[in-house]
Amino acid sequence: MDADGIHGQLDTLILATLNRGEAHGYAIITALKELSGDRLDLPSGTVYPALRRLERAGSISGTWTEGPGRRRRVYALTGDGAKALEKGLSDWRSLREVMGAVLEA
Amino acid sequence: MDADGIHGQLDTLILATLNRGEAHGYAIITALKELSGDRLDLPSGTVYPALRRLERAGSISGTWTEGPGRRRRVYALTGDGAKALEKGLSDWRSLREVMGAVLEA
DNA sequence: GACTACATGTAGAGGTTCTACATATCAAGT
DNA sequence: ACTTGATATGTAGAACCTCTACATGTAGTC
Repeated sequence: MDADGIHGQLDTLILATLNRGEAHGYAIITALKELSGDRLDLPSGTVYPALRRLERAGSISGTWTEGPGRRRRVYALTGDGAKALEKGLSDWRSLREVMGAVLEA
Repeated sequence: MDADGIHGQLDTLILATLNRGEAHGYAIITALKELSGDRLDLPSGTVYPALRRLERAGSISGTWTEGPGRRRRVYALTGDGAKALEKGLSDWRSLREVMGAVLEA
């Protein structure tokens, strides 16, 4: 599946990934790729702006790594982010139910 | 669920509704509302532009009713529309699989 | 006569995701 | 030393979807 099939579920996917532990952007991209069995390959131009948006919204908090090595911005789920994840999961379940009801009617 | 949870599935929902038989815009809105058990209540400002878009794309064909009574534009699924519906269903299944894989990992 | 349901539509705003580009570090091979 | 590929982050501009709010008019009912 190319990236343009996630339609509004990107935030939930990112929050769910961070719920398993903090991670930096590139790691989130590779994690989603692996977790999805190579079906999700999100472009950086999609993920990085989403991370900034989620941070601005208070759902995740980012910190730059210190010391040598590649600079990374590591993100962690906040309390508000956990709530946002719950809402995202709930919305996803609703969508699944509605789609099921209409498609299998 | 309010309308802003359908995220890119609107076309598939409309095409699936028309796959059960031709219908005009307002009827599609009420059909989706009933089929979903009142969970979907799409605003006209969302559905009518979507119908025009789908017609422009060749997925559905519309004709104005003749004679007295309220003017209605009745839409029917085209051959291309049936293909588009197939693709929409396939995309939806992919999304469900990817979401399942990531969320239940 | 007023109100509700039916019926279609436009305008403008807001948001998400895309493609393409830009930059830089590190490891491995040659 | 040089090149290549993987790692890592980010911006710019375009395209697209859905929303809210508004606008218009018909048909039926009380």
